[in-house]
Amino acid sequence: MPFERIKVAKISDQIVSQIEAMIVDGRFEAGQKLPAERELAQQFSVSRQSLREAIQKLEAKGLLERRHGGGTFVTDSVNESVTTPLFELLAKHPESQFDLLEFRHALEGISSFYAALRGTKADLDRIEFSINSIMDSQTRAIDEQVQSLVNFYLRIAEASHNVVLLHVVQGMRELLAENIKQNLEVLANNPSVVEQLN
Amino acid sequence: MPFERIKVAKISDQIVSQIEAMIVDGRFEAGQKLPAERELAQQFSVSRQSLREAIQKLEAKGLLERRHGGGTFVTDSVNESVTTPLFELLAKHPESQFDLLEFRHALEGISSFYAALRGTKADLDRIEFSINSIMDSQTRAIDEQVQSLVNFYLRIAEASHNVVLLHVVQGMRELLAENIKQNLEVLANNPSVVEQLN
DNA sequence: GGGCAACTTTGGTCAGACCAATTTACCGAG
DNA sequence: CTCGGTAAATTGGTCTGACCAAAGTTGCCC
Repeated sequence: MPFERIKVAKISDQIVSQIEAMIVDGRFEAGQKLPAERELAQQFSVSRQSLREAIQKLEAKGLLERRHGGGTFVTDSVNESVTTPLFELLAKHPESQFDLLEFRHALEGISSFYAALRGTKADLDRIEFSINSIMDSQTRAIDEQVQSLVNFYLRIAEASHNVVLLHVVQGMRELLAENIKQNLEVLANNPSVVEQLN
Repeated sequence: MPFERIKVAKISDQIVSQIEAMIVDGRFEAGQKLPAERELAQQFSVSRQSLREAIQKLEAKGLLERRHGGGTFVTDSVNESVTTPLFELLAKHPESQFDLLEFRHALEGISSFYAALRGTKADLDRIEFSINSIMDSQTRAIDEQVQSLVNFYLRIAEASHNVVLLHVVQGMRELLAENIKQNLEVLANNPSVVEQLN
């Protein structure tokens, strides 16, 4: 039974969260220069070293850039970050959920197209089964509905017989689930959801 | 014209490289405990602070784990996280390159659609610029051509003003570059490539 | 042998100093 | 006045040394 090791909250981690929030809600804009380390450290009432550690973590995440003698800046296009911090930000900040919804529909379109093109009988059976699951789950807890819908997505992606597509969908699974859940909560039991998905 | 800012090699970065190498070539095995910070710092002839900064970067990368009072350890599942699962898959099964190509075209379609829908003048200017880059690069080395094409993809994704879409494209950047390169090598200087991309 | 307490090890934080790259201010030459 | 360079201020990078806190180790006592 793998118990989760309890993690002691390091000072730098708390600072990281705060600065992250500041960037997200606009108190620090993209490209903007942050106060000097010494000053920031004083504002947060921590040592400069801890503050530096926090900045370094944010740099590792691709949110900040440091220039020796120049200063510390919010990365110009946070979008260009190579790693996955954006994914985290998306999960945390609902305003971009709409983009995700849009992307979801686009992915769904591609998947459906190729599924129709190459899907086997077995594929279609599985898809039909998952549709039934969706129907059944409509009277149940919302989490089950979400699960059914996510499965439906995966089935279609599988049926497309495109491994890249499948992996992308799988990789976004968590994100999808969260997004679907939110939308479901809004739309409640509106049957048009199902139709739209079909 | 965006010149690449020269980056000064920080001490911690050099340490990071060395420790990384040690992990890769087996001098530090997975799960193994590293020497104490004070000792390691002495071995590398740097201050403990710089050594700590290096360790922290490696921790951010997921290669090391620190436990207050316990020690520093090489992450158990290093081997799993070294490569993206998708990357591994493609490396093992070259036949799926075709899937990637297909997915590429699909993504491109979505991006173009939203770019046309929401792209600003500035976006279009950037896209045009990158198209010119592609033209220019056709007489140059294949790597430059690839770079131009990848940039073109990114520009379009940016113009779509959908952060999710952009991030997915970003995340697949390496993959795209490799795939494009292979296709270019096959198609050589065939002008139809450009047309197809347009 | 089991349990508790002290002692040691080891990562976490703080403080202050100095170095090095960058930016800014300023001043003289043309 | 503009251009060029130098001096000064700013700001990130590194070092030293100290102390705190968590985890591991030892060893005594029952």
